[in-house]
Formats: sequence, structure tokens, C-alpha cells
Amino acid sequence: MMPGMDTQPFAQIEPKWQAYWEKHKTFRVTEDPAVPRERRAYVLDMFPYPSSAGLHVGHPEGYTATDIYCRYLRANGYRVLHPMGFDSFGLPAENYAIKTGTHPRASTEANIGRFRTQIKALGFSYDWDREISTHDPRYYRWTQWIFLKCWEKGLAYEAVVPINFCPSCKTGLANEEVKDGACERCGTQVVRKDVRQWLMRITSYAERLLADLDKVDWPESLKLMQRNWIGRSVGANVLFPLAAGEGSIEVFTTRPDTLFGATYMVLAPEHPLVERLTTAGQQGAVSAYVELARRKSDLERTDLAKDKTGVFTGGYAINPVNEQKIPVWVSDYILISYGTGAIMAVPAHDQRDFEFAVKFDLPIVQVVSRDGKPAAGQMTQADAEEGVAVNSGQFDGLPTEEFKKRITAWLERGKLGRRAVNYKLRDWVFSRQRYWGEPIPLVHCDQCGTVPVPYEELPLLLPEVASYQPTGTGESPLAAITDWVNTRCPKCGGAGRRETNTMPQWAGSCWYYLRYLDPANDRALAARDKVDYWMPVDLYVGGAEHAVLHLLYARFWHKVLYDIGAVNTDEPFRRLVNQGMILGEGGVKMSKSLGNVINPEEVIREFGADAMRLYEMFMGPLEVSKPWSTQGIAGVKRFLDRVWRLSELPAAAGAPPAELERLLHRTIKKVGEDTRTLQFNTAIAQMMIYITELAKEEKLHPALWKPFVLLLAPYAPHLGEELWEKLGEKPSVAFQAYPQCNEELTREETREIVFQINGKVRARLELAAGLSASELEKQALAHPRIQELLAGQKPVKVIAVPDRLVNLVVRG
RNA sequence: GCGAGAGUGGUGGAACUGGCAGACACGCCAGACUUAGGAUCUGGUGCCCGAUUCAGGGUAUAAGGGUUCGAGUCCCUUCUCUCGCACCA
Repeated sequence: MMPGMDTQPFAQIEPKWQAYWEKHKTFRVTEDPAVPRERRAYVLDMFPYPSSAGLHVGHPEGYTATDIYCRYLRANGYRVLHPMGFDSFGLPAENYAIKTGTHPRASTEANIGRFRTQIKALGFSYDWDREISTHDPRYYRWTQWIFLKCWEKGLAYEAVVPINFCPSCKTGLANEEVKDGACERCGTQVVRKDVRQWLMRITSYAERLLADLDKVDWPESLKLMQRNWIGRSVGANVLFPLAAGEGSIEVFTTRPDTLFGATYMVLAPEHPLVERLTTAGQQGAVSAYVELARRKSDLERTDLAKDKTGVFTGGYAINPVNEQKIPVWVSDYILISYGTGAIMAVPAHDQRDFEFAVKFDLPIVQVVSRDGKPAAGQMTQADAEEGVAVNSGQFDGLPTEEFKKRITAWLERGKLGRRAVNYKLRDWVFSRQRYWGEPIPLVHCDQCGTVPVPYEELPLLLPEVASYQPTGTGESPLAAITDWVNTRCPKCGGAGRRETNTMPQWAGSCWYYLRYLDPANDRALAARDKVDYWMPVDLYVGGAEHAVLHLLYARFWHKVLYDIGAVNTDEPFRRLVNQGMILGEGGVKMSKSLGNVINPEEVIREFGADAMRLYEMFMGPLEVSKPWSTQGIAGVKRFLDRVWRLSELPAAAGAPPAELERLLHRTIKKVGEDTRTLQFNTAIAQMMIYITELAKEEKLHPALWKPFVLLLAPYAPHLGEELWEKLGEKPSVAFQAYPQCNEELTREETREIVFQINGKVRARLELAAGLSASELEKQALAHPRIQELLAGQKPVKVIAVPDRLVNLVVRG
């Protein structure tokens, strides 16, 4: 048989309609002030990094979901902004350049070309006039502009700090980029290294980043990840005077109520007071320990179940609540980067302190009790629960919460301490010692210090280099270009040196959603009226792997932009949905090494883009991970072929059968609701049910067919256009009004009522819908099978649920 | 270890505020059409027992318990898996 006779000719249809959309700019969108706010929607996909591997099947999943949703919104009268672009700065292109000498721009732009072609082959309704790439100087001009704004506000600062350094990528990494002690990108163990860095003061936004999570409609699990990452904790900073000489040790504690149980103190090895406190006798041991700790990697220091180590400094401090002299130790279980880098140790109520105390035979004093009485005998582990104070002098008997308030007030009165809030969140290590990124637009001048490149001179172009090889010395390959590095100070005109670090990949992706609003603007990152027209993003779809990276950084920058009046809202993304991962066949992760990677290009060639789209949506709920199945996509293609064959049937005259009309309206209702709520899998199932029934007819009723084509079009847009045209209609189907369901017709006339005895189904009966409970009960008792089984017994209880069931309860 | 989420046929998954478990699809089985089929169509398909065709019955949502006329759904305990954090004082 001729191919194409009984299957949809997707190989012809799909390029045909893609060319049509492109030629007519069908999905170009402009700002029409006549469209009211509630009829506008900004639907955003996380833009891809254009890797050399080409599109992955995971990309089309989220893109298809938003595309269906956008097409649904347009059919329902919305003006929809739906753009796409490329996150095109980044390490892989640079590593490729090191290997082959190809300029990262050349390989990146080739990859972008391939990505664009692949994305277009899936028939997404993007407004391609708004496409952006973060490596484009017209784009990164504004990334640099935002950086300078941050610098002006004191949010970007330079420091030599010990940071996570990837020896393979030869660059510093942000905390967020380290997973299990390894570089997130390449898996190499990171080391601690002192490098001159640019940092972003994200910590000064910690409180707002935390509080404003309550304003957005995001998955709870993701909000929780951000909350935990920010890690706010409330307590007190307390001063412990040194026993000898001036000064004191400041500690942070969340449990000031346990102050009476503080029996020793511990300083981080890097703590500035270590040297002063160390006595002559302990000098050797302390120096050796500090040196050892310095050389340990972060992973070794934070190793899971390792034994606690430490040394006594020989020095003492005074516990301010009871004037007791307590020893000061040094240990690497205290981190210099959190709190004050020093703690009061309360071994009775903190497991870490307990282990340390047991190991070094330090006193353990219980100061909290669950029942208000001190425990008899030795404690075998720390008890971190709240309770009632004991062994705490005048405070005995106070419950933990109350004690915290009182002691904090007491400390404040005595100038011995004050309430304090701490965050786990660290400032964002922002500079990279690499080539392929935005140059940081600053000049170092001996006279004037750090001077910004004037705004009107932006973009500061990324210069060409002879070698992309990272130096590993803390300088980027840019440092080797002397005629670029050596420049004039913009302020005094004297000799200056350019900053040679570049920005991290996250910089460009921090604000790309704003550039789509006004991609060609050369006077502002986006005109404020366009920002006001579209922002905030109504729906943002992408993977969960960006929970504490892109999504945290973007929120941070957005708030900075909000503070300087560049945007209209304090949060960028009103609603966020994480798509699940698509796994390989068999439920394992897709990877080159396993050889189970599915190539979208091949899938499209074999099954068509519509089938690919439909299948990815039919696999299961958008949010969950699910395995790919080639047989599964074949099934979905069968459905599309069946639809095609139906379209080839001759038209029927006269009114369609009433039952099919009812099914049509139930289908309109179900598909519409499920599309609106992103439950695409069940919407597709309903379309399948409908087509199965329609296929039983000899001829095709236009009244049953036309609305179906409109339901299908958002899911299979190429076939949708083609079927619309076959109906004698003019393209495009994309802006046709969505079918309306007749509620009257969605209601069933009859319902199958289940008759149960003691909860077990014993009979079924088709009855008119809407019968009352008492009528149902009568029907149940009159049913012959029920009468037979009851054998004259009277039910002790009858539960009748209208339109559903009757349950007869017999005997007790 | 802590935090979050999830466990439903051979497989992916359905199931509204507790109300017929397994929609839809894959796979499999049988039949039709066919020179052929990764084609199409029809029927069947959780498991167990039973009935030669029409019956029918039992059992079942990770395991165990509880609430209820009724539990995949609510509560408790246990187990498994996935994700996040990991000495954050």
C-alpha cells in the first residue's frame, strides 16, 4: 500500500506549516494597550545552553507544555508573550576552544544555529523576533550595566577570600555550584584556595529573598530548598571576656538559654584570636593543628562520620552568666565562615559538642530538662530538645522560649550580648578566571582605586585572545592581552589596568526574561512601559536543578532592579512549574556512557514533531520523572494516524447522533480544563476516547469534527493547521476561538448506580440521573438480585449517595 | 543523620470534596485482512477459584494496624525508592 494513504503525511505537513508561521510571523506579539491586564500572559521557558550535543529530549518536554498552554490561551482571547533565546556564555565552548583552537563564538553560534533549527522543527509558537543570546554584545552590555549598578550600590565587592576552586575548570565557584564537595559541572573535587574575587552581597537580600517566597506560586518543595539554603536562624551574639588581658570572644548561639551549660569554647582554626589565646606551652600543638586544618580540603573538613579533632589553646574565657573560667579550644568543626567563627560549647545539649567533650574529657552540665528535674547519672548523648531550665541559677524553672527572651534582655542590659540573626547563605562568588564570559567593566587605578567603565562606553567588548588556556593563578586568559589590560583610568586619565575576571554563566541568565520584553532597546535594558505591560512572568517552566542557582540569583538581581526602579515587581516569576526528567528506557538516567540517549531529531524524522509533542505530554504528569518508551510514541502516532484517516471520510449530512454530541461536549470540557491546569496526559486520553467513538461512524459529521480539530491544534499544531485547511477554512487555526462546551450536554441523562450489601457490589442498575436518596433506596430494595441476597433481612442502615451508589448494611 | 516527596497490573500511568480501583496507552493473547508488515481493524487482558456458551464468587493500591456503612485517598507504625542539605552552633 502507498505510504501516506492511511497515515498522516507529517513529513510534508510539518515543514509546510513551519514555513507558513515563519513567513507570516504568526506568533509575533506586540503591546496593545487596549488589551486589559488580565488578558495578557507572559509564559516563559528556561532558555537552553546551546551545547554541542544538540537538543535533548528533556528540552521539548517543558517547551511543549508551555507551547500548548500558550496556544490554549491565545484561542481563549489572551495576548501571549512567549519568547525563546540562548544562554550562550559558558565553559563547554571555552573548553572546546582550548582543545581545538576554535573560537568559542564560532562554536557557540554554530550550536545556536543548530538548536534554533531543532527547536523550530517542533512547531513551537515563539515570537522569534525577540530571540536573544547572552553572549551578544548588545545583550551583555546590559548585563554589565546591571553589574555596575550593583557595584554602585556596594553590592559587588572585591575580596581575597578562601573559596571553592575547581582544579579542572581552574576557576572559583559559588557555594551553589558545589555538590557533595565536587564541582557541579565536571565532578572534580573542589579545593579551598585564597583567590582575589568579586563577590555579590546577596546576603544583604537574605531576609527579603526568604520572606518574599511567601508571595509566589512555586512548588513547596522548591521554596523549601531555597528557605533551607538561605538558612535563617535566630539567636544571640554573646561576649565571653578573656580570662587574661583585654578583649572577649564573641559567639553566636541559637540557644542562649543554655549559657549556664557552656563548659568550654571552641574557635575555628582561622579565628583571629587563636594566636593571642595560645599559651607558650601549647604553641607547637596549636600551630601544627591550624596548619593541618588549612591544608585540608573542604570535603575532608566536613567529612561525614569522622572523629572530632582539636587542641587546647591553653587560654581561658569567662562565662558571663556565672563568671566561670572555661577553657578555649581550637577545632575544625567550627567554620570561620558562619556566625562569628567561634562557639560556646554546651555538650549536654548539642551532639557535636557532646562528642567533642567526651573525646577530650571536658565537663558536661545539664541545664535543660524535659520534666524540670535534673537527670540522674551520666548523659549518654546530648539532648537538644526544649524543656525547662535547671542548674541555671535564678533562671531555673523557666521554659526554653521564655528563658531565651529573658536572658537575651539580660545580656543586652549588661552589654554582654544582643539578639542576632544568622544565615547559611554566603555572598555570591561572582568572578570567574576564565575567558568566555562577560568582562567585568572595572578599571584598577593606582590613584583612584577601582573605577567603573562609564555607562556610555558599554559594552566593554570581550577581546580576542591568542590562548584560551586558563592560568590557574587567579587571573583569566584576558590578563595576557597587555594592550587590552593596560588602559586609561576613566576618572583621572592616568594609567589603569582592566579587571580581567569575567562573570559567571548565571549573570546572563539572571535577567534574560526582561530583555525579551524589549530586545532591541539600546537605551535601557527594557523600556519601563514594556516591563509594566508584561511583567511579572505568569508561568515559568523548567527543571528543578536550578532551585538554588539560577532561581535564587535571578530573584536577587530582580530585587536590585526593583530597588533602582527598573522593574515594577519585587518578584520576577509569579508561578513556577518544574518539569520532571525524561529517563532512558528502563527508568535509568539518559547518558552517553549508557548509550540510551534519545535524539529528538531522529524521533521527529521517524514519528513526526506532532507525535513527539503528544507523546511527551502523554507519558505522565509534567512534574514527574518518567522513562522514554519508543513503543509508547508509536502508540501516540497511531492515534494521530487514526485522526488523519477520519479526516479523509466523506462528510455526513444532517444532525449528528445525540450520544456523540454529548461525548463531544464532555470532551470539550475535559480537554479544556485539563489544558488550563497543565494536566496534558489526561486531556490526550480524553481525545483518544473521543476519536475511538467517532471512528465507529461511516461518515464524518462536520459539527463533531470542527471543534475537535480546535481541541487538538494546541497539542499537534501542524496537523491542526492541516485539518483546519482541509475543512475549507483559512489559516491559521492558532487564533480561532476555543470551542465552548454546552454544560447541559455534558451532564449524563442516566447513571449506573451501584447497589452494595455491606460495602460489596452486588448489583448495578442504569437509572435516571439526579434521583433522590430515598428513590435510590427504593430502587435498590426492589432489585431482584438484592432481594435474593437479603433473603428477607432488613438492612440496619442504608446509605444512598445520589448518582453513585446505595449501600445496604445488614446485621450489626 | 536531618528535611521533602513518592510507592497502584507485565509497563507508563487514571481515579472530583473518602463512594464501581486500574481510564487512556504500551505489551501480551485470540481473530479478521494480507505475498509481506514496527500496517490496519475487532475482541480479550490485575490475580485466584469456578462455569463447556450466559453465570458467579473471592482477593487486590509497599507491609501492618486504626477511623468509617464505605479507604488508593484520612490517622499511626514499619519498609523501600527519589531528591535536597550535610558538623551552619
